[in-house]
Amino acid sequence: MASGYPPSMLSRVSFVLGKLHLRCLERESGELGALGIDVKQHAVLSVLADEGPMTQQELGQRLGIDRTTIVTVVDGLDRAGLLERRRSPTDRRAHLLTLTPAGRHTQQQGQHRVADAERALLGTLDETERRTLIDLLSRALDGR
Amino acid sequence: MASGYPPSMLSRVSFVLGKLHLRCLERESGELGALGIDVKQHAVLSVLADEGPMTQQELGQRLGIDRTTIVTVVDGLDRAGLLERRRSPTDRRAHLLTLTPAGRHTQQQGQHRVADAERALLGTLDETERRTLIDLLSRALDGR
DNA sequence: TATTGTTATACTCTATAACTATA
DNA sequence: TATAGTTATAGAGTATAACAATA
Repeated sequence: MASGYPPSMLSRVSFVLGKLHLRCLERESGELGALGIDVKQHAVLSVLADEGPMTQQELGQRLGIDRTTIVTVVDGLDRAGLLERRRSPTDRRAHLLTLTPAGRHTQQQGQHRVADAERALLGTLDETERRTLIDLLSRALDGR
Repeated sequence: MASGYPPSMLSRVSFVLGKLHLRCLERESGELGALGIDVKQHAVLSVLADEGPMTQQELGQRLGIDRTTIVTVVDGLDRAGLLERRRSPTDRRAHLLTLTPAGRHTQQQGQHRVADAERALLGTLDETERRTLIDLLSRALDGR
């Protein structure tokens, strides 16, 4: 099970974060690919499921993604019928992204698959350690 | 200090790993940039400092980087006089990468700066939590 | 004038294929 | 035949600049 990485690299935060992130993406991509979406698209579905309809601009700010990048992600979800771009009644420039029933369903299926992927990724840790890790990571990112 | 990321995203391993990794790279790049090297180059210097001379092939395997990617990284270090490409006495195809005194010095300076960057990155955690986080991350990656 | 969504474009990072010199 | 290093190239991923519609 040993990875073969140099011991000194394993205490390097950027190195470990990068490698683990890569492995995580591979697993989640595999799981979500079976549903016809990628990791970023599932993140979009999840934010809309949690917070309701919002504009592409708002969505990009939430996820820390440029609005030009959002376009392509949303294009795919739109074509797949998982969300709709509705004109905002208060601002005709903006699209109010709204989940379809299919989008809500796919989001939930994806949620389970992502959870499986994460559990497998962190398989060498027990349940308590996994919770601790996620807690520390999110606090490091968010400042509580 | 709150990041503004959606709460549901903060429990998503791939999301948190990715964002934190990005932030880490930005900080470390800033610190190491003052020494004229980037994050990957400092990783190369560190492996050579820890394990002694090795070929580009071996280095790539250690770091999980393709040998074609190694070329550019080593080119920069070579031009900066931080390492030398010596012909292997046993295999004239291979380059034995060997640190120069300047390379060893830069590696050590970089080590301190990287440590500073990591401490700042994880500033919302206390010392015990930082150690726990790094331990859990490295064990998740390496399988102990 | 400023902003939303969009497109075209460029830049970074990384890997694949093909070459050379050795083995 | 196979391997180490190299080069050229192509593919992701993401950002910047400019445009149309609207505010």
